[in-house]
Amino acid sequence: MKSPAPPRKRNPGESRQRILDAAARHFGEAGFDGARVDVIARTARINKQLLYHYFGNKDALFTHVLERAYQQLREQESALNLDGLPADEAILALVNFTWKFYLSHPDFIRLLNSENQMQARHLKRSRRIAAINAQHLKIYRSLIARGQREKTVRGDLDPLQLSINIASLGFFYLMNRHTLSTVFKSDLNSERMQRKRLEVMRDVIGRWIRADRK
Amino acid sequence: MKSPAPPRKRNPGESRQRILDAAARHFGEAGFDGARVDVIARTARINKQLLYHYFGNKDALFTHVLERAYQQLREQESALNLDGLPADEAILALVNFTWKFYLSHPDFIRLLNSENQMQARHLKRSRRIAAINAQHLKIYRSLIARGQREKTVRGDLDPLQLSINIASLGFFYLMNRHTLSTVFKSDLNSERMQRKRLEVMRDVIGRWIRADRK
DNA sequence: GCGTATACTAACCAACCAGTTGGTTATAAC
DNA sequence: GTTATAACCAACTGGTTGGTTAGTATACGC
Repeated sequence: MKSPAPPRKRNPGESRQRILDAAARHFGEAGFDGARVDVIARTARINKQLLYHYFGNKDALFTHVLERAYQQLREQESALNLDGLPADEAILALVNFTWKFYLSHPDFIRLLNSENQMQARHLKRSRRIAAINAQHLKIYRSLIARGQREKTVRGDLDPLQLSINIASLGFFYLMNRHTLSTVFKSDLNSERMQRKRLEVMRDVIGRWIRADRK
Repeated sequence: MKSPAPPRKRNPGESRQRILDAAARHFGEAGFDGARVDVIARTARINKQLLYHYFGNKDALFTHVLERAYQQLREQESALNLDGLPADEAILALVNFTWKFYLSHPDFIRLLNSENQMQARHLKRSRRIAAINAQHLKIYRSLIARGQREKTVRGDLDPLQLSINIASLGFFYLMNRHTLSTVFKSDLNSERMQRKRLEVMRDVIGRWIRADRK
């Protein structure tokens, strides 16, 4: 005979946090449509209704998870101190940072992937997402400008395209490593291949941004 | 009062084809988990059981759709006649081809995306997928070798990394255009931005593969 | 013109799943 | 202590969904 669960100590902050953590993991693993609200509630060790109490519905929960993931990325990016580096090296440091962030937050790329499959229908309704990402392009823009003053970065770089290039070279590799490894019969996930990938990315970006020699 | 549907003329080839077409569209739109077998059957204007008759289950149908999509890509790629071009230009022609293929087959990238969210569980069981992709790296490898003989391509290029770079710069941009457009408040889908993206990709790859001047 | 493989269909089913109902109990403010 | 608020829960619901059952119709070989 199972005795009823003892009444739990109340801790609203922690319960909310546990729901968001469990949701990030499960949404990341299964995608929005594949994820089950019951699984999230069970993993978070709270009742399903508490989840609905805090977040309203599955879509709103997903939106929260996405916003929090972006926030973590942009906060860490903004905390980088790149002022001590020459601008061209600082841009390569952003390549490293982006790669490391993807590697250490596997849910992030999977969450974004699911959101894009749904044509960003959650982000489009988010009122916080613009503010969260406000600093990102400014960082890139000012590094490009400084690099031009320092004569190490070419004059016609578009910060948006630079940001997309850096993101895409790492994001695609990690997100698609399962199909790529299968199709080309090589384990892209190995330590060795991951190190090699970072070198290739630095090389590609480095050659692209460098000022042409006279 | 609805009269019963008149018995349909038999046409096994066409029915199969209609199921695959409808499945490619719907799986592409909704992803594997978001897609509904009933919707595919209705769109293909056949009975659901006919779909099960031909393909067994939802997973097997998805596998067929994926294999067919890869096959289309690789067949068109192999049909490209690049022998008339200098090797460095031929590689840039592959950049153009890949981009154009993604643009004209929007389901392809979405299908692959869904498959990667599921960690390639369908492709991993496919017995046809290796054969379908067999020529791809050979094309890249031989172009690199020829470029080295022609002294226009650097000596240390890895065909796998080159292929991944070309794929990622276009794939990521198109697959993530919804979140990117939202986050950075600019319409990446516009004709102008698409043209610009292709130019950037050609520039990035071009500078990366070029032999260093003495 | 008969037998059989296969193209094709309608109706059904059990499991699943997002969200709800209808509460109880801890906490804090007064 | 009384009361308001919010944390927390078990059990339920109704629509959905992948897959099945039990068959009829057609084409084709012989």
